Amino acid sequence: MSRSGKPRCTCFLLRRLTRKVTQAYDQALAPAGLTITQYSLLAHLHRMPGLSASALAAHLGMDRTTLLRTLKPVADAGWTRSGDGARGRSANLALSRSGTAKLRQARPLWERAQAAIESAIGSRRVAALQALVDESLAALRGQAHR
Amino acid sequence: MSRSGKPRCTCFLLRRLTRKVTQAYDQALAPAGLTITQYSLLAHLHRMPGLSASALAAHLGMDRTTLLRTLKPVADAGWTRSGDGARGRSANLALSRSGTAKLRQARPLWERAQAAIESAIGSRRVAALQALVDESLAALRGQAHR
DNA sequence: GGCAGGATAGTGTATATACACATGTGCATA
DNA sequence: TATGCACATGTGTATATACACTATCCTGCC
Repeated sequence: MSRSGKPRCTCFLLRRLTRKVTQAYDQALAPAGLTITQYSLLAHLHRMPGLSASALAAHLGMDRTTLLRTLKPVADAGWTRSGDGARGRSANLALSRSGTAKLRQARPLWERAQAAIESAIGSRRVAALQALVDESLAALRGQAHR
Repeated sequence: MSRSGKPRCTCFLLRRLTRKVTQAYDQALAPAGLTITQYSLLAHLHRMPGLSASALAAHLGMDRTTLLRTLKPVADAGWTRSGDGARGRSANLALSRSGTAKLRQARPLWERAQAAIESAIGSRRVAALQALVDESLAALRGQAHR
């Protein structure tokens, strides 16, 4: 509506909210020495071990090289096991023993962050937001892959 | 399925979508040599000139120091005029002549990106998404400012 | 066996993001 | 005047993000 109302930048709005939400999660996870990106990485490695870097990146909707850089501090901390891998070729990524422990340690913190967001924004709205975000991503993925 | 269906991480979902959307805008703006962050900066400086760095950062929902770093390439390109400023004190930020020109040059590219997103996701959903994102941010801001 | 081509993996560089820390500046009050 | 607090500004460091480019490796074909 308000055809004069100057359309607003969807990207800017999304980025602004994402910044705030990321800060909340990062602060909640700080006691475990993790960021939400790293926590997500550990959680995905736990749920689907054995993927190659490329496959995992695709799943996370992340550039492959971004995943590599993001993985670095996690691997440096010893939380991953670089499968055997066919030498250089697609090393099957998985959690190490200490990675699993770290994930278990951090999970309550993550749950607290989730709860805090739900409480602040409202469960209904969070659910609606998640659904819309899902649909939007699916639409973008269906679109040209240029 | 799965009785508790494992709640999904709102932060991860948001970040994943934001990455994709940002890529789309950045690619659209590339011919002008701008990122969407820089374009947003120029647009806000155009619409509300004279703010201090802190005030602008608050408005953008961005950490003050992040704004400083983000501003650097924009200022280096000569697109800003650092007001007179009371010496060190809150320099009033504004667009330079070439900054205004750059913004005018980039605007059609931004409009194309907006249109592409609307077309891919659907106008209705984009509107709903913007509304939810707005409400969520307002809720988070109303919340504790710790 | 050797080579061409496609897929996979890694690096260089630049921006985006924020926390911790340091610096500076001006006013109010003792 | 001194001084100390409130607020504004700048830097160091670390992660997050992606594009362009490079390197490596496997496989199919000759």
